[in-house]
Amino acid sequence: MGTTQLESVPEPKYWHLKTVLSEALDSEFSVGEILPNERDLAARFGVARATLRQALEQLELEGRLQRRRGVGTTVAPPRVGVAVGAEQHVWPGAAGDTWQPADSTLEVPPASVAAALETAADEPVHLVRRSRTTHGQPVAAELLYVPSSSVPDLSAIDAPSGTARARAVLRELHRLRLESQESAVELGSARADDAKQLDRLPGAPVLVVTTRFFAEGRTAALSVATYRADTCRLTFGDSGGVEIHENPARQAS
Amino acid sequence: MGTTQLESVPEPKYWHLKTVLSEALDSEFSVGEILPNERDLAARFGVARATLRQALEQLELEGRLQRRRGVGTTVAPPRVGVAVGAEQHVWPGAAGDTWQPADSTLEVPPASVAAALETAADEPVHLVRRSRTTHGQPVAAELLYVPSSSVPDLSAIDAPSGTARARAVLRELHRLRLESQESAVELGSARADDAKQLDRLPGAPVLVVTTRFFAEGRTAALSVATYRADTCRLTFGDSGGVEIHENPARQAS
DNA sequence: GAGTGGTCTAGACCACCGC
DNA sequence: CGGTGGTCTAGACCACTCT
Repeated sequence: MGTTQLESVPEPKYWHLKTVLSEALDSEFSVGEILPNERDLAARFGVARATLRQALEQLELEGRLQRRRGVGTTVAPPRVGVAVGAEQHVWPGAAGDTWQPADSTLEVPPASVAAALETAADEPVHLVRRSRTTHGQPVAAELLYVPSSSVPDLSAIDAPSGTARARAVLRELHRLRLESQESAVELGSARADDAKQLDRLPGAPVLVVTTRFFAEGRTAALSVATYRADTCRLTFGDSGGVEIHENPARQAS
Repeated sequence: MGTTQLESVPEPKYWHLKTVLSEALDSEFSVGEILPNERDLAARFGVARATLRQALEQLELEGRLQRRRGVGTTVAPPRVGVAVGAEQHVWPGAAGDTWQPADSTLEVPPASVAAALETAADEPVHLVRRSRTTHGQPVAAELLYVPSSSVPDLSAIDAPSGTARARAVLRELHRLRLESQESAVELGSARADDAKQLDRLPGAPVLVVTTRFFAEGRTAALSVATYRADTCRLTFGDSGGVEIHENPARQAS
């Protein structure tokens, strides 16, 4: 009689909890609604708070929940689609793009960036900082590295930093003919400064989009953009506008 | 003398730990090397094991470490770049793609998929399962949904499932002229079945790539591909081959 | 069986927000 | 100030892999 049930895999509590909560979110809560606090929820499900938190963390990772210290846990709206790799290649800052230039300075880039730009490891390059917002919420922070060789006539601007300088660098960059671009997406965790810009805690999961811009047969600029992974769905291709409303990461098992 | 140090932000222990470990990985360890076990490491740094694990989790999320139950923690190789949105649009399964068809059945898709395909909610569609490997490691699992209307002449195949059926569906699909495609990338967590295919635990972070294939003025197929977020860097654009070797998510703050 | 990472507990204190 | 989520502890047991 020992063979009636194999039950080979006892599902972890937090996994089961996540499923239960997920279904409750679908049926009993609406977007923006606040959940009971963690201590109450843990008590209600008869688990330790740490276990409950493990389930909440997963749901937040999937974009179902939003948690804010001192405030509470709320039901998150569906992820917003942000166009990243438009079919038509365009320089950063060209008419119609959704980035806001913030600042620009001359910096010695990290070694990995210098390698991609094919500049010497200690050679300073222009660093343009930009941010991107959708529906009033910050969704991305970008570092755009532009070697001096890509903007040779920048000397007219002698401001060491500032928004005007950022615009000037972009304007000069546009004089080059953009031949192609290529992007890569990977998972990362927010650095302290990015986290502040994105209104998240350091270490929050982010999607890092690295884009190389090619002109005149070489890498003319390199962009490292950090998107909030919890709220964003990055769209590539012909049109970023068409939406698949339900979160595919939430499909039933 | 109280004002000498503001020290307004006491950095969390796990965050500091992560930084220390990260530097140690750069300077004192090489790829594939195994780290001391968690209990020893925790003792060495004078923290609880849970705190140490929080740091390790972040490093694993960033692709720096690989942990396997019963085995240990090893230094991960750099993320492998996998081409996802090639410039040239191609049907799934066309010559030269890197996917391995595994199976195909007729299934009623999730509501979100039915909506994207513009089929009735209860109408079964062809579901092709494929997997993708690089350097011998599984990196992605895909569900490809193909409505019957896209492959009207499939009746020659009457096998209810199997690899041969998967190939037949793809072959019929190729008779349509692919007009365009669009993709979206978002963060998700591995469902139980995907996790098994990807050799990870359920809930592991994954990059979900949803691609719509357009032909004859409508959505002719929908692909939902689940990539391991720890080991993959998804490349879009002209050439997936050019590499930026250092992980940009790891740049110093 | 020994050793690893994965799960779970029941507490404690801290940082932040809004009242 | 009270309430929230974020961090941290010191244990325990479980699931898995390797020998």
